[in-house]
Amino acid sequence: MEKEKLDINIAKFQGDLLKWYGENKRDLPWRRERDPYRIWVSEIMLQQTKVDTVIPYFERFMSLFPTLDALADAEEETVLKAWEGLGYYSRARNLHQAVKEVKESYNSKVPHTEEIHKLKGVGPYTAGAILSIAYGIPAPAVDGNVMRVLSRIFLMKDDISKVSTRKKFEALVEEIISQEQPSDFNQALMELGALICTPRSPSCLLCPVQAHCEAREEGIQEQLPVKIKKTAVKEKNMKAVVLMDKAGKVLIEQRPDTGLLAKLWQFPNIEGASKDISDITNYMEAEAGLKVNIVPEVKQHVKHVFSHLIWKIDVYIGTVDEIVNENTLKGSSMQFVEKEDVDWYPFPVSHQKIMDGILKGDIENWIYN
DNA sequence: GACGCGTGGTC
DNA sequence: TGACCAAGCGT
Repeated sequence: MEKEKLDINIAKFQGDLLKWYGENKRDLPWRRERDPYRIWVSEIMLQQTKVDTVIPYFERFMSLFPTLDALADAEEETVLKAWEGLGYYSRARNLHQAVKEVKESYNSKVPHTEEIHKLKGVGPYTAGAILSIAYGIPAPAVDGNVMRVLSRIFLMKDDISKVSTRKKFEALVEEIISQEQPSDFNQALMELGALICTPRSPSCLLCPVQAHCEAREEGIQEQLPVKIKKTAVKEKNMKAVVLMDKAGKVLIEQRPDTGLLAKLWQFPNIEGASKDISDITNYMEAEAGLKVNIVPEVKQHVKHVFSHLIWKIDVYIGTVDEIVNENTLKGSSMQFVEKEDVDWYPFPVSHQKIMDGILKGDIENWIYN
């Protein structure tokens, strides 16, 4: 987009926006210093996640891993545990991998060149955010906020779920970004989107750049941005079982390395809707070499809604009566842990619900009476 | 380009 | 109360 075609006064727009930001920006933990590592962690956590949700996780994460080297040297399981409940767990695994890469290949200094794009989990937005916020480089950082704000100001009606649209906005930001204060400019656009130019019922009367806004002029700000809605989510019926051996240990299972909730832990479970539990019994013997006795009664029903999927889990309890095949158990992803130690493993929220419902109840009594 | 990938808050 | 949304990225 050519500067001459822009219908706004760039200098005035920048000035109005930056003045408002200077007076209204929130005091956030990652805004208190310029450590690129801290900026990086905050940006990963903030992906698709609200500020209020991130703050406690960020504080805890920084006390656990205060420096890039500290995170690089940590065990992946520890990192996942610190991420527990935050969702999109590949963010944690990719961040950890990328931080190790920076320690090994970049002398523990977060790159401030094109190299930054090579880091796992650092896409176009995050790269631009780190470059501008941590290093003061005038790079665009186009997220959902920025697209919403700019689609309204410039009356841009392209579907923002398309990559091509994001690229148009990046080109636009290249034109209007403050060369002197790129960090504040990018953050100001996002802050405006979060506080004033909200998805629904934007506070246009309080907006510092309403005079520049074409959508406001036409009264269609609530119709923007244009975003194609996704298809309906699918439901999956699951059966999970909390199994205890004679010593009172609980059986838990680690999920595969890839895919949904990768590497997190859970109670053994299979897909299926029937109330007949023989399939779980058979599964436990085939998969883990265990002879189990399951109480044929649903002890808890858990419904968990993901962004793209719904789990409806019938939860059972039972005992492990015999280890039929020790090698099968060792070769499986399952293991027995002390009841009190289950908390040390990273669990998705869906199975935390099972923990709260079953494991912290009077499970021994339920099983043995 | 389309889809998989979490969770909690809002109206 | 269900649908929508949030500082996106990898495949």
